[in-house]
Amino acid sequence: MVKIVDVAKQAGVSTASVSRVMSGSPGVSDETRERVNAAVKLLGYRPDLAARRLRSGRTDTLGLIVSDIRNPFFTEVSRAVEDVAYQNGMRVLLCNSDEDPEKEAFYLEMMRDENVSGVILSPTLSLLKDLRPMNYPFPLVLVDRCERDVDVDAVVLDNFDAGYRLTEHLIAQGCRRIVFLYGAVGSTGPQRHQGYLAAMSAASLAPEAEPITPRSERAREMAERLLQRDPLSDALVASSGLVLQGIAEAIKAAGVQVPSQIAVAGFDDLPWTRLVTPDITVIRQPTNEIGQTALRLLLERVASPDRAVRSVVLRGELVVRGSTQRLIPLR
Amino acid sequence: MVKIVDVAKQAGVSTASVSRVMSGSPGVSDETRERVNAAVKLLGYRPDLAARRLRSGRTDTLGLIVSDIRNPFFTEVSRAVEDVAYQNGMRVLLCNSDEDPEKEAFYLEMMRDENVSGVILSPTLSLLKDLRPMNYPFPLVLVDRCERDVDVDAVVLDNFDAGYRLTEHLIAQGCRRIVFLYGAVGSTGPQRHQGYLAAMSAASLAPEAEPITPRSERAREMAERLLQRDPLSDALVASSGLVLQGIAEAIKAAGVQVPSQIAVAGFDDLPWTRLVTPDITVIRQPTNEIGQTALRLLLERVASPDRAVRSVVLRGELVVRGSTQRLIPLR
DNA sequence: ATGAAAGCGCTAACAA
DNA sequence: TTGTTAGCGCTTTCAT
Repeated sequence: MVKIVDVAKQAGVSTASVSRVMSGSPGVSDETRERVNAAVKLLGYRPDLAARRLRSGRTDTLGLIVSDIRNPFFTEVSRAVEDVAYQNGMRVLLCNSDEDPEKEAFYLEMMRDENVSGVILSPTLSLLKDLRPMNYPFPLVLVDRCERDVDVDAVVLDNFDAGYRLTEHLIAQGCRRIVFLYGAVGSTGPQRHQGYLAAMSAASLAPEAEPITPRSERAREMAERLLQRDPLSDALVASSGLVLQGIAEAIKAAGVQVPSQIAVAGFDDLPWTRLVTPDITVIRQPTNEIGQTALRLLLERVASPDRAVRSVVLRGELVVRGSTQRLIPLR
Repeated sequence: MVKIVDVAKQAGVSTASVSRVMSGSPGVSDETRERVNAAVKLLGYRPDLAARRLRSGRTDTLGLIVSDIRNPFFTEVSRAVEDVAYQNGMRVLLCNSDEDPEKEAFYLEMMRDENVSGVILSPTLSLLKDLRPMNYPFPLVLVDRCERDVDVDAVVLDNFDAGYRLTEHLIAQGCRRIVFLYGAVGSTGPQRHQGYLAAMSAASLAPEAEPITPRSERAREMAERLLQRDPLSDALVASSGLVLQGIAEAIKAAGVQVPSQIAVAGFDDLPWTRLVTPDITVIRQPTNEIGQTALRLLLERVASPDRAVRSVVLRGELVVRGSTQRLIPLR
């Protein structure tokens, strides 16, 4: 293995100069730089990262902890994070907490051991409840989930607004009895629920919401029960892609017609929402922007640790499709 | 920061003993072990990974390079890999090559720099063509894509068999003019195509296959063209989930009835294949097993570098659904 | 602008 | 079984 002394010898300079060239530090003459670069190329030298990390205390590695990478929302976000990270010469350690506070704690501990430069985290509700950023030896950026009073960098969707506008749209389509199925674990479901409540209240309609464990199976069971009612509600609204999937399964199994018998809408513009018939109205989240912004916040925090806490709130996009087209609006 | 000498002092033993206890090495008396553990707990000692890695040459880190984590197949596989990896005290660096040989080369180089214990790789076809495992300073395990003559550990689907059985099923349903749309980039599409050809040949049917760039947009365009034919073919078969998605989009846009006017089948048991009407017949890949097996192969290779090369071939499962139910078989 | 040299915190070879 | 100690390869301070 070729090491820094070999390069120094070959170039006829000291190891210090080689180190300076390799890390792009200033204070090197052009001539020295060229000699070093030539030697590096000639010998095929690559710095030993472990040694560099031990000595410098920097790792250029960051952690990304999400509940489950199989959730399409997190798939997209993590892809965005990784792209930007590698472009900036950083590595990413990806972890799945499965909404389990113990796993989450384990991974956060691991991040400490790894001495990462920072962590992008989608916290469990349990952790979010009393998150103390100062308890961690690295900068933290929250994604997707955040409470107003937590003093930490974050990038989230305007969940209240999204829930409000989705509900408002259904009301404009003539729906009155709108049932909101929302994941009660996490902070996004309840926040979207609040938006729903506000929109219903603004239209003087009676809200009817069903909190569930945010898994498609539970959503399906709940939706099946709701679809047995007589008369049917006017609309079913899901607080997430997973819940929406459960609703879609139940509707297919029950053979209920959409939107003539019941309207359907939800969150997350997943490919399948365009493939089913009718296609489904959703709030699209700017997943790419969320991931990129989170990483940018983190890098900025690393650069200036004492900067004011910043939280970025992004707006969802209402994508109107067939599942909410009521041709004859009720009154 | 508390380090190993602090623990040694506190426990009244040498740093060597502490090191042995921390890494679970043998040759430590129970009493010493207990004293050390007590000191560790008391002081909250955590070994410095950078130092350990520099000194030991081990990183307990592995690389996972796939084309795109957003491809649901790779999402599942990588989740499986990560779970097993963390259970075994290893970290995972995930990279997306986007089927770009340059990116792939960049990440492989990065893996060398990171001194990873091994890499799980879904290679671009370009790399697969002349892959020399001995060119890499770490063990390599291929997933999803492999050619018979490459001398490297691998875990793949029996693609020929899967293509054969899917085609066979369609023939049994009375289909005669079966068009196979396959991704010509990579090795899986062509292998599945071979299975298709064999099944058609065995039934004395004329094959008709369309190689395309494996993106849903291209598949959609091709399918749209095929759906304008008069008379329509009997069936459209996709060589992957992405291609199948394009076909589904085209069919929806064209308003063609499935399966009465044309049958449809493909690969990858994605959630949406069950949500559309009719639900779609597919070959399900054992994604979990693929990921777990790949990691196991890698760990075994790390343990015994000179073991014989092993390639694990897993069988796909034919999941018959509505899109291939021809009630009145043709003759 | 350059070089000499002191470690970063740990592991493992060796000695006891 | 336990301890002593020499580095792993690099960065960075301090002199020059």
